[in-house]
Amino acid sequence: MAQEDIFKKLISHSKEYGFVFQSSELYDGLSAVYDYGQLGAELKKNIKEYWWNAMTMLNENIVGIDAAIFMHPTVWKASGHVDAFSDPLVDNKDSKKRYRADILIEEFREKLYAKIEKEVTKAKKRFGETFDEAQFKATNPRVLANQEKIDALTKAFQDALEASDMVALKALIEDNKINCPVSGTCNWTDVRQFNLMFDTKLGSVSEDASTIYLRPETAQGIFVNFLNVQKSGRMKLPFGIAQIGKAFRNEIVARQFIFRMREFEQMEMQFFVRPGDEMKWYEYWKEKRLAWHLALGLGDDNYRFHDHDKLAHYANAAADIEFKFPFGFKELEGIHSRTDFDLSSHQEHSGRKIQYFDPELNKNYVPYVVETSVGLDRTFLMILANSYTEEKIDKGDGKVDERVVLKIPAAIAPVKLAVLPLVKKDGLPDKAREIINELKFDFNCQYDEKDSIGKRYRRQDAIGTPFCVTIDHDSLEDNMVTIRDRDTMKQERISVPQLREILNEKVSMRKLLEKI
RNA sequence: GCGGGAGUAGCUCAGUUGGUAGAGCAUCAGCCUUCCAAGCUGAGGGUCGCGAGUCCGAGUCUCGUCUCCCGCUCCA
Repeated sequence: MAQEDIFKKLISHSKEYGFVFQSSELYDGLSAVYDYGQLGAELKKNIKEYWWNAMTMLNENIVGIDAAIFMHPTVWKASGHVDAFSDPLVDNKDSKKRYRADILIEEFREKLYAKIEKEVTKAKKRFGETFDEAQFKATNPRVLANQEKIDALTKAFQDALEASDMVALKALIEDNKINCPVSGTCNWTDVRQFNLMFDTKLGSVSEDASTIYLRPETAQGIFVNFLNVQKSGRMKLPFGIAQIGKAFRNEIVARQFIFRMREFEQMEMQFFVRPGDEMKWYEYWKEKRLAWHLALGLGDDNYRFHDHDKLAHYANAAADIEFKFPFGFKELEGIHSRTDFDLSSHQEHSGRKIQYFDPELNKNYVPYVVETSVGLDRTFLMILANSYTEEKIDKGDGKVDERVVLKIPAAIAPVKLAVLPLVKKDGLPDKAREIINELKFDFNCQYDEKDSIGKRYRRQDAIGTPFCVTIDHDSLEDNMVTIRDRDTMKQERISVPQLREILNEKVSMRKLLEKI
């Protein structure tokens, strides 16, 4: 079956069984916003726990925080988001292509420069040795005309950008007859400002209210708390600060189910190191993070690294861990060497010293940072997409049956155990309840007595419950139950005390953590 | 924002030349008691996305509008 079909089925399966719902579906939904349902919330919680424990419990030099979504507006100036996260966009009405207005103008300016260079090259050829480039540029009428054009354009361009004057930007495009590379026409829509950050007002009285942003990434909450954590926790380099939290981006296009949402959750760790050591730690965390993913057992071939050639303004090395989603290999996690960009920038903007005294080197410096940042929702989608399986079962009498199973790694499955009385009388339900009451403190259990046993197995398969136990009449006598494995469908007769041992063994998160 | 597709029960869909909504599955109750779904009986559930228009009469025709999905532009 085509991957796209699987993806569609996965989406409706998620809805049907209560993993993911469209936000505000009652009101026709809200684009690129989703809610997690009763099982989705459990799965998500388990993923978070796996990550959080892998970071904070397994590493004594990593601690976790939970910073607020609202932050001081200057944080986003310091981080570069105010400048870099807002784009003026314009559409060509003929080709239907969309462009960044500022880039169109930049490219046009490059062309003007190229014209000047062409004149210079031509002149060089003509005059040979005696050519004086500066003299030529200062006197040649064609060069001067172009230079004048460039100067005027540059000034108008800068003014327009500073004032966020979209009308002026459009005028620049039209006045200079900048054409669409595809259609070749100058038939443009108005230039509109797209800011990737959501803003809101802090303070209820409008005159006193100031504009603040919903954080577009969680990292800054860690950076601004660097000194707090380092000092109060007596942390010594190298050490890390981990955080799980929501971030918000007003994406122009946000699609592919929960892969790209406007409101999403990140699991992020910033690791602070001595300058010069960053590449060592960058490599270390690349491997560690991959190991975390591989431990889930979703197939080693489904992962790959993608090293960035073009680096963001803050980074000196960056790689993605990509996963083979139903729509292709896509970014799941980023590992970035962020240098001292963020801490230095906050130092500048706040006017406070953000440094670490290194007793070994006997000096103060701004630490370098290696970041690991994984999308929680993407991890969720990865697990769901990888778990979704349609199986054919040979019933023996020539008939073929089909079942849909979510082969979610047992340790993070939303429901760990279903307890099913074979019939709903003769005291079997009571026995089932008794078992649940004993196990429910440690495991998420579900009780079901409706319909035939086979149907109940299928329902548990569909939500990824790793184990079912069935209570029959003998169970009342010998305290034995039948345990059934989700993946193999094999059944085994065990005693109730054994049940707890098996669950402890098979469903424990420790199994995963030990592999990292 | 542009282009294309779609919107009828929880889900999948049917609905004739316009005559006030149906099926299967699911849900619930009861019966049956069965170790890998689809036994029997009954019940609940829909302003046909929303709003106008044409018509005696609109799920169906016309217009508008909203939302979702796909493609394009963007992506730290």
